[in-house]
Amino acid sequence: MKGRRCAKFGFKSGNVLVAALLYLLLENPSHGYSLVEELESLGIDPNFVPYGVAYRLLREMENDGMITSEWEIEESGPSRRIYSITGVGIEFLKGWANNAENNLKIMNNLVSNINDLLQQKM
Amino acid sequence: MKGRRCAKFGFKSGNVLVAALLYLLLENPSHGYSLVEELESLGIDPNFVPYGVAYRLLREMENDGMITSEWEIEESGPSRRIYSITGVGIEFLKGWANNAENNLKIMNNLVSNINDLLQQKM
DNA sequence: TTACCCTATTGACAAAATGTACATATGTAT
DNA sequence: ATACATATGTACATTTTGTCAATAGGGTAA
Repeated sequence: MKGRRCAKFGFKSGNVLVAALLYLLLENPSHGYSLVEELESLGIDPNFVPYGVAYRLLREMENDGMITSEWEIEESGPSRRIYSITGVGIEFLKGWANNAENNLKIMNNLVSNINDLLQQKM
Repeated sequence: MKGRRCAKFGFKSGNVLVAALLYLLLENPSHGYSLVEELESLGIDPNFVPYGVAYRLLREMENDGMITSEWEIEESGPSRRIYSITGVGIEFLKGWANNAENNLKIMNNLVSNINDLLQQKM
Protein backbone atom coordinates (compact mmCIF):
# COMPACT_ATOMS: atom_id res chain seq x y z
CA MET A 1 0.00 0.00 0.00
CA LYS A 2 1.74 3.10 -1.25
CA GLY A 3 0.86 6.76 -1.14
CA ARG A 4 -1.02 8.75 1.42
CA ARG A 5 -4.48 8.18 2.73
CA CYS A 6 -6.76 10.51 4.61
CA ALA A 7 -6.79 10.61 8.38
CA LYS A 8 -8.76 7.68 9.72
CA PHE A 9 -9.72 8.80 13.17
CA GLY A 10 -12.55 6.31 13.28
CA PHE A 11 -14.65 9.25 14.33
CA LYS A 12 -16.81 9.72 11.30
CA SER A 13 -20.40 9.91 12.48
CA GLY A 14 -21.10 6.62 10.76
CA ASN A 15 -18.39 4.76 12.61
CA VAL A 16 -19.47 6.13 15.96
CA LEU A 17 -23.01 5.04 15.28
CA VAL A 18 -21.83 1.57 14.29
CA ALA A 19 -19.98 1.29 17.61
CA ALA A 20 -22.94 2.65 19.56
CA LEU A 21 -25.34 0.23 17.90
CA LEU A 22 -23.02 -2.71 18.47
CA TYR A 23 -22.72 -1.74 22.12
CA LEU A 24 -26.49 -1.61 22.53
CA LEU A 25 -26.80 -5.00 20.82
CA LEU A 26 -24.13 -6.43 23.11
CA GLU A 27 -26.33 -5.37 26.01
CA ASN A 28 -29.25 -7.20 24.42
CA PRO A 29 -30.80 -7.94 21.04
CA SER A 30 -33.14 -5.27 19.75
CA HIS A 31 -34.72 -3.83 16.63
CA GLY A 32 -33.94 -0.74 14.56
CA TYR A 33 -36.59 1.63 15.83
CA SER A 34 -35.85 0.85 19.43
CA LEU A 35 -32.10 1.06 18.93
CA VAL A 36 -32.41 4.63 17.70
CA GLU A 37 -34.32 5.55 20.86
CA GLU A 38 -31.83 3.69 23.04
CA LEU A 39 -29.01 5.88 21.72
CA GLU A 40 -30.19 8.45 24.22
CA SER A 41 -28.84 6.27 27.02
CA LEU A 42 -25.41 6.92 25.52
CA GLY A 43 -25.87 10.67 25.40
CA ILE A 44 -26.56 10.65 21.66
CA ASP A 45 -29.66 12.61 20.73
CA PRO A 46 -31.93 10.28 18.74
CA ASN A 47 -33.44 13.30 17.02
CA PHE A 48 -30.21 13.67 15.10
CA VAL A 49 -30.32 10.12 13.82
CA PRO A 50 -32.85 9.62 11.01
CA TYR A 51 -34.41 6.17 11.08
CA GLY A 52 -33.50 5.70 7.43
CA VAL A 53 -29.85 6.20 8.27
CA ALA A 54 -29.99 3.75 11.16
CA TYR A 55 -31.79 1.08 9.13
CA ARG A 56 -29.28 1.44 6.32
CA LEU A 57 -26.39 1.14 8.73
CA LEU A 58 -27.91 -1.96 10.32
CA ARG A 59 -28.33 -3.61 6.93
CA GLU A 60 -24.72 -2.83 6.03
CA MET A 61 -23.57 -4.17 9.37
CA GLU A 62 -25.50 -7.37 8.75
CA ASN A 63 -23.92 -7.57 5.31
CA ASP A 64 -20.52 -7.32 6.95
CA GLY A 65 -21.43 -10.13 9.32
CA MET A 66 -21.28 -7.99 12.46
CA ILE A 67 -24.92 -8.64 13.34
CA THR A 68 -27.69 -11.07 12.37
CA SER A 69 -31.43 -10.57 12.26
CA GLU A 70 -34.66 -12.49 12.42
CA TRP A 71 -38.29 -11.43 12.14
CA GLU A 72 -40.37 -11.26 15.24
CA ILE A 73 -44.07 -11.39 14.46
CA GLU A 74 -45.97 -9.54 17.14
CA GLU A 75 -49.52 -10.33 18.14
CA SER A 76 -49.96 -6.60 18.43
CA GLY A 77 -48.20 -4.02 16.31
CA PRO A 78 -46.09 -4.35 13.15
CA SER A 79 -43.40 -7.02 12.80
CA ARG A 80 -39.89 -6.22 13.92
CA ARG A 81 -36.50 -7.25 12.68
CA ILE A 82 -34.55 -8.23 15.77
CA TYR A 83 -30.80 -7.83 15.52
CA SER A 84 -28.15 -9.69 17.53
CA ILE A 85 -24.43 -9.08 17.64
CA THR A 86 -22.10 -11.78 16.26
CA GLY A 87 -18.53 -12.79 17.08
CA VAL A 88 -17.37 -10.66 14.19
CA GLY A 89 -19.27 -7.72 15.65
CA ILE A 90 -17.70 -8.21 19.07
CA GLU A 91 -14.22 -8.31 17.54
CA PHE A 92 -14.97 -5.17 15.59
CA LEU A 93 -16.18 -3.44 18.71
CA LYS A 94 -13.02 -4.41 20.58
CA GLY A 95 -10.88 -3.04 17.79
CA TRP A 96 -12.91 0.12 17.53
CA ALA A 97 -12.71 0.85 21.25
CA ASN A 98 -8.99 0.23 21.23
CA ASN A 99 -8.45 2.55 18.31
CA ALA A 100 -10.80 5.13 19.75
CA GLU A 101 -8.67 5.47 22.88
CA ASN A 102 -5.75 6.67 20.79
CA ASN A 103 -7.96 9.02 18.86
CA LEU A 104 -9.46 10.40 22.04
CA LYS A 105 -6.01 11.24 23.34
CA ILE A 106 -5.24 13.14 20.16
CA MET A 107 -8.57 14.95 20.33
CA ASN A 108 -8.17 15.83 23.97
CA ASN A 109 -4.72 17.21 23.30
CA LEU A 110 -5.96 19.17 20.33
CA VAL A 111 -8.81 20.72 22.30
CA SER A 112 -6.48 21.57 25.19
CA ASN A 113 -3.95 23.09 22.86
CA ILE A 114 -6.62 25.14 21.15
CA ASN A 115 -8.05 26.44 24.41
CA ASP A 116 -4.60 27.23 25.79
CA LEU A 117 -3.53 29.11 22.70
CA LEU A 118 -6.83 30.98 22.43
CA GLN A 119 -6.56 32.14 26.02
CA GLN A 120 -2.93 33.09 25.58
CA LYS A 121 -3.61 35.14 22.46
CA MET A 122 -6.68 36.98 23.80
CA MET B 1 -35.93 22.70 10.14
CA LYS B 2 -38.10 19.65 10.66
CA GLY B 3 -37.37 15.95 10.71
CA ARG B 4 -34.32 14.08 11.83
CA ARG B 5 -30.75 14.66 10.85
CA CYS B 6 -27.73 12.45 11.24
CA ALA B 7 -25.51 12.67 14.29
CA LYS B 8 -23.23 15.64 13.98
CA PHE B 9 -20.43 14.82 16.36
CA GLY B 10 -18.18 17.29 14.62
CA PHE B 11 -15.72 14.43 14.44
CA LYS B 12 -15.70 13.67 10.77
CA SER B 13 -12.09 13.44 9.68
CA GLY B 14 -12.55 16.61 7.66
CA ASN B 15 -13.71 18.65 10.60
CA VAL B 16 -10.88 17.48 12.79
CA LEU B 17 -8.41 18.44 10.09
CA VAL B 18 -10.00 21.85 9.75
CA ALA B 19 -9.57 22.41 13.47
CA ALA B 20 -6.02 21.10 13.43
CA LEU B 21 -5.07 23.33 10.52
CA LEU B 22 -6.67 26.37 12.12
CA TYR B 23 -4.77 25.65 15.32
CA LEU B 24 -1.47 25.45 13.46
CA LEU B 25 -2.26 28.69 11.66
CA LEU B 26 -3.12 30.33 14.95
CA GLU B 27 0.37 29.43 16.11
CA ASN B 28 1.80 31.05 12.99
CA PRO B 29 1.06 31.54 9.29
CA SER B 30 2.27 28.72 7.06
CA HIS B 31 1.74 27.02 3.71
CA GLY B 32 -0.02 23.82 2.72
CA TYR B 33 2.89 21.46 2.36
CA SER B 34 4.39 22.50 5.64
CA LEU B 35 1.05 22.37 7.46
CA VAL B 36 0.66 18.71 6.55
CA GLU B 37 4.06 17.96 8.06
CA GLU B 38 3.27 20.04 11.15
CA LEU B 39 0.27 17.84 11.89
CA GLU B 40 2.72 15.42 13.42
CA SER B 41 3.22 17.84 16.30
CA LEU B 42 -0.44 17.18 17.15
CA GLY B 43 -0.06 13.43 17.05
CA ILE B 44 -1.69 13.15 13.64
CA ASP B 45 0.33 11.03 11.22
CA PRO B 46 0.96 13.16 8.11
CA ASN B 47 1.23 9.97 6.06
CA PHE B 48 -2.49 9.59 6.43
CA VAL B 49 -3.22 13.04 5.07
CA PRO B 50 -2.83 13.27 1.29
CA TYR B 51 -1.60 16.66 0.18
CA GLY B 52 -4.47 16.89 -2.28
CA VAL B 53 -6.92 16.57 0.58
CA ALA B 54 -5.16 19.22 2.65
CA TYR B 55 -4.91 21.69 -0.21
CA ARG B 56 -8.56 21.22 -1.05
CA LEU B 57 -9.54 21.76 2.56
CA LEU B 58 -7.44 24.92 2.75
CA ARG B 59 -9.10 26.31 -0.38
CA GLU B 60 -12.53 25.59 1.07
CA MET B 61 -11.55 27.19 4.35
CA GLU B 62 -10.40 30.27 2.49
CA ASN B 63 -13.71 30.29 0.61
CA ASP B 64 -15.49 30.26 3.95
CA GLY B 65 -13.42 33.19 5.13
CA MET B 66 -11.67 31.29 7.90
CA ILE B 67 -8.22 31.89 6.42
CA THR B 68 -6.57 34.15 3.87
CA SER B 69 -3.60 33.56 1.62
CA GLU B 70 -0.93 35.38 -0.28
CA TRP B 71 1.87 34.22 -2.55
CA GLU B 72 5.37 34.18 -1.23
CA ILE B 73 7.91 34.18 -4.03
CA GLU B 74 11.06 32.46 -2.84
CA GLU B 75 14.54 33.20 -4.13
CA SER B 76 15.11 29.48 -3.88
CA GLY B 77 12.48 26.85 -4.43
CA PRO B 78 8.93 27.05 -5.76
CA SER B 79 6.49 29.76 -4.68
CA ARG B 80 4.29 29.11 -1.69
CA ARG B 81 0.81 30.14 -0.77
CA ILE B 82 1.03 31.36 2.80
CA TYR B 83 -2.16 31.05 4.83
CA SER B 84 -3.17 33.11 7.87
CA ILE B 85 -6.11 32.62 10.19
CA THR B 86 -8.83 35.30 10.23
CA GLY B 87 -11.27 36.48 12.89
CA VAL B 88 -13.87 34.20 11.39
CA GLY B 89 -11.43 31.30 11.69
CA ILE B 90 -10.73 32.06 15.33
CA GLU B 91 -14.43 32.17 16.12
CA PHE B 92 -14.93 28.89 14.31
CA LEU B 93 -12.09 27.32 16.27
CA LYS B 94 -13.58 28.51 19.56
CA GLY B 95 -16.94 27.02 18.64
CA TRP B 96 -15.39 23.79 17.46
CA ALA B 97 -13.38 23.30 20.65
CA ASN B 98 -16.41 24.04 22.76
CA ASN B 99 -18.53 21.56 20.86
CA ALA B 100 -15.74 18.98 20.84
CA GLU B 101 -15.65 18.90 24.63
CA ASN B 102 -19.22 17.62 24.72
CA ASN B 103 -18.51 15.09 22.01
CA LEU B 104 -15.41 13.88 23.80
CA LYS B 105 -17.44 13.21 26.92
CA ILE B 106 -19.87 11.10 24.91
CA MET B 107 -17.01 9.25 23.23
CA ASN B 108 -15.21 8.62 26.49
CA ASN B 109 -18.37 7.26 28.05
CA LEU B 110 -19.02 5.07 25.04
CA VAL B 111 -15.52 3.62 25.09
CA SER B 112 -15.71 3.02 28.84
CA ASN B 113 -19.09 1.38 28.53
CA ILE B 114 -17.85 -0.85 25.73
CA ASN B 115 -14.75 -1.93 27.63
CA ASP B 116 -16.73 -2.57 30.81
CA LEU B 117 -19.33 -4.64 29.04
CA LEU B 118 -16.77 -6.58 27.02
CA GLN B 119 -14.85 -7.48 30.16
CA GLN B 120 -18.03 -8.38 31.97
CA LYS B 121 -19.25 -10.68 29.19
CA MET B 122 -15.92 -12.47 28.63
C1' DT C 1 23.29 15.84 -18.47
C1' DT C 2 20.28 12.57 -17.46
C1' DA C 3 17.96 10.59 -13.94
C1' DC C 4 16.00 10.91 -9.63
C1' DC C 5 14.22 12.76 -5.44
C1' DC C 6 12.29 16.58 -2.50
C1' DT C 7 9.59 20.68 -2.16
C1' DA C 8 5.17 22.82 -3.61
C1' DT C 9 0.50 23.36 -5.67
C1' DT C 10 -3.55 22.24 -8.56
C1' DG C 11 -7.31 19.84 -10.77
C1' DA C 12 -10.12 16.02 -12.44
C1' DC C 13 -12.52 11.93 -11.72
C1' DA C 14 -14.15 8.01 -8.93
C1' DA C 15 -15.96 6.17 -4.86
C1' DA C 16 -18.01 6.32 -0.42
C1' DA C 17 -20.76 8.38 3.13
C1' DT C 18 -24.80 11.23 4.38
C1' DG C 19 -29.01 13.76 3.92
C1' DT C 20 -33.74 13.86 2.57
C1' DA C 21 -38.03 12.37 1.80
C1' DC C 22 -41.51 9.42 0.51
C1' DA C 23 -44.04 4.78 0.73
C1' DT C 24 -45.78 1.05 3.35
C1' DA C 25 -48.31 -1.26 7.30
C1' DT C 26 -50.46 -2.06 12.09
C1' DG C 27 -52.57 -0.30 16.17
C1' DT C 28 -54.30 3.25 19.59
C1' DA C 29 -56.44 7.43 21.00
C1' DT C 30 -59.66 11.48 19.99
C1' DA D 1 -62.67 9.45 10.15
C1' DT D 2 -58.38 11.64 11.59
C1' DA D 3 -54.33 11.89 13.73
C1' DC D 4 -50.47 10.00 15.90
C1' DA D 5 -46.96 6.44 17.35
C1' DT D 6 -44.68 2.19 16.14
C1' DA D 7 -41.97 -0.09 12.62
C1' DT D 8 -39.38 -0.85 8.23
C1' DG D 9 -37.82 0.02 3.57
C1' DT D 10 -36.09 2.32 -0.64
C1' DA D 11 -34.82 5.80 -4.05
C1' DC D 12 -32.43 9.85 -5.23
C1' DA D 13 -29.56 13.84 -4.43
C1' DT D 14 -25.81 15.88 -2.23
C1' DT D 15 -21.58 16.08 0.21
C1' DT D 16 -17.32 14.27 1.54
C1' DT D 17 -13.24 11.56 0.69
C1' DG D 18 -9.98 8.93 -1.94
C1' DT D 19 -6.95 8.66 -5.74
C1' DC D 20 -3.75 10.15 -8.80
C1' DA D 21 -1.91 12.44 -12.63
C1' DA D 22 0.03 17.06 -14.16
C1' DT D 23 3.03 20.96 -13.45
C1' DA D 24 7.31 23.36 -11.76
C1' DG D 25 11.75 24.74 -9.38
C1' DG D 26 15.92 23.07 -7.47
C1' DG D 27 19.49 19.84 -5.63
C1' DT D 28 22.45 15.71 -6.08
C1' DA D 29 24.54 11.47 -7.46
C1' DA D 30 25.90 8.53 -11.43
